[in-house]
Amino acid sequence: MKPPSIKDIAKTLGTSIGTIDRALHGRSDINPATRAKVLKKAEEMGYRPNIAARSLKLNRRLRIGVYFPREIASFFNPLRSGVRAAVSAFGGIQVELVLRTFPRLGQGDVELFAADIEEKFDGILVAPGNPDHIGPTLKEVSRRGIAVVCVASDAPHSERLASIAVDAYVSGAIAAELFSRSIQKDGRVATITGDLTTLDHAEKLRGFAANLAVFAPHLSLLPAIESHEKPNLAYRQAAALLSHKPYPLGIYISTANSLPVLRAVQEKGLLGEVQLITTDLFPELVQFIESGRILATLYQRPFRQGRTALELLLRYLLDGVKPEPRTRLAPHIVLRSNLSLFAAGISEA
Amino acid sequence: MKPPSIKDIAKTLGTSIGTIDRALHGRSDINPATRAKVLKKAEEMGYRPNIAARSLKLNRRLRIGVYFPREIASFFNPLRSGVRAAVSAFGGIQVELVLRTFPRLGQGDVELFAADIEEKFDGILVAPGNPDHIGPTLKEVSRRGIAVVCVASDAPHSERLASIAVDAYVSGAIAAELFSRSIQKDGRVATITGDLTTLDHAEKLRGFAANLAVFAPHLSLLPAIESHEKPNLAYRQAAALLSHKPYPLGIYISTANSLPVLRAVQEKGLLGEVQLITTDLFPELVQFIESGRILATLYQRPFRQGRTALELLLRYLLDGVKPEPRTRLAPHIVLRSNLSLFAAGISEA
DNA sequence: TTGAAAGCGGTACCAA
DNA sequence: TTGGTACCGCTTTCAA
Repeated sequence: MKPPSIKDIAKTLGTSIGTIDRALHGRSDINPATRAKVLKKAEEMGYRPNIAARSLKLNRRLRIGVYFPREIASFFNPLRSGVRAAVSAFGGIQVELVLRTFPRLGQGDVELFAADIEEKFDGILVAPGNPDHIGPTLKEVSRRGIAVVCVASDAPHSERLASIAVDAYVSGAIAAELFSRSIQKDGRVATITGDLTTLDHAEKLRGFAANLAVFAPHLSLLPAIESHEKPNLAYRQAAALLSHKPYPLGIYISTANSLPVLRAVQEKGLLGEVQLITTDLFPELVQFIESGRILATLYQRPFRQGRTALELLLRYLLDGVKPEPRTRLAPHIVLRSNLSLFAAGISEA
Repeated sequence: MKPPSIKDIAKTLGTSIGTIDRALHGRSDINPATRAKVLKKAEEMGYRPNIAARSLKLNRRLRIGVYFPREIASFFNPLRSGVRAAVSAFGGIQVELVLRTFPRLGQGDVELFAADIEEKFDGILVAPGNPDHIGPTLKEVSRRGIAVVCVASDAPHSERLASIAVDAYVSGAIAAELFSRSIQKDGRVATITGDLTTLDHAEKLRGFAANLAVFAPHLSLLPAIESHEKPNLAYRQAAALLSHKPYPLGIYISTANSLPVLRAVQEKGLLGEVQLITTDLFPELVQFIESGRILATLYQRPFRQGRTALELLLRYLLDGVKPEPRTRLAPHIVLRSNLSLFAAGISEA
């Protein structure tokens, strides 16, 4: 059976489709009695609007600005792929993505927004670094009526519509719980992060520290090391950390920028000695996990983050559905035993 | 700028839209020269077909049969929710879901298909039990031209279009790796499953056994126990398992039907003594994980399984995109530290 | 307050 | 082999 259209309702009521439309959309200039009658009949006939017809008629198109850093590519490239995937899965509407790239998280982002001040976007996705720096800009953008969605980290108090990220606090907590199970000896553990002004990084540290105290009272925590996402700096800091005994028993690297640290550990001959938990997944990491020299990596699912972020944004722009202010994804805990399920997907990114 | 339509192409070429349509779709009755000219111009103008217009005109509707068991409800209800979510996210097309329910996995399914033999479905989703029993039926359905997608388990050699499930082998492997980290003493571990004729259950056991041998040579594996998804049977078997020493040091429960086993462990006063790894997540399990009496649960993400399965099926039916024959999702490893991210979602199911 | 009709961008059919 | 046109269901405008 064919589902009923407004025409069918109009016919059975002996009225015109214009009236049906006015009733269904609560427009003005309609007799309340007619309105009620129409609504009742529509309900009765089980009327569902035809989305295809509506979007054909309205024929809206959306311009979305996407502001992500270039580095770290193994994370932000699949994030972009996820955004594109969401666009093509979204049938019926014309979405124009305008991709903007700045050097690294929290660096050059404000300037890029300043240059784009005249752009007429319907919404933007942004990976925010230091909320204190980019917050005012995002607030300004929001005030212009552009919907802002934060991805990968958050900028609260910036009037952004929503934020999508892995739950950073829980990520840190997982690292602590895994260490508590895998390190039996008393000793110290270290953490290397990107930048503590980035909310995501600060939260990971908070979760790690708090849960280490609970789950592993035998482990004490060294002061956090900030690599500022610079490979050379990360390498030197890690080398310094490992240059005098007692070595830390474990290192939690809470940014995807882990290779320089791994190199330092390797050069000191401590692979397998020091328990390592890393963040995210990229081809170079695979062999370390396969061979058991990395205990686990916390995969932040960049593809899904991008996809979810754009889905929320589009649903808001098209249907007016307000998203949850904070969507917190669960990181995947990637071990040796389940690595194969993730390793296949990461090259496509 | 407005994206070009076939009308625009027709205008610039001084031809009619009928010709454009013939060229773009490689239909017969068109001069190859005209065809080439049109394709070139379309490419040049950056033509993209308007999905909304197409689906309005074609106005197809699809009937999808959904064959899932009633038990275990904590798994199959969210699976159904995921299917429904995929339908409503799919704009533009009328999808009619016909939900069919049989008592439990592998029980009453064949009969239900037999009763529905005259149904005109475009595609079906099915949770297959024993492939030997349901396989021929699915083959018959496929031969009738109905696209069959298996969910939660698989029925190979049944000519089904695709299957979506958690990677069962890897699930077992994860359980083995977690035991290898958490059980230091030498001893025996047990596994309780549903039904080894169900491929998913057999694969979990295979992954568990194979990886236990590799990761934890100090642990030997007791013969697998099949509960056939019957709570009372599961309880009695678990009680018997725990009634004489030495107790197993760990039990891997590879079906969602874990509560009877937990009750048996509790009554023997062995909670906290015996390491437990369960499958899936439901409200009653939360307190056990929170308190550390369950080491981990392997969450099979039923909602996403349902959603993904229907998405693949619709994309095939509408756009002819052949899905991967096997989609293997990664189970989420739910520990105490990340439980909060999952516990929130499971009541909605 | 209501009715009538145009038109969004395709597809499909009939006529030329 | 090509052109012309009706129509899918909805929104919107203009007329009554």
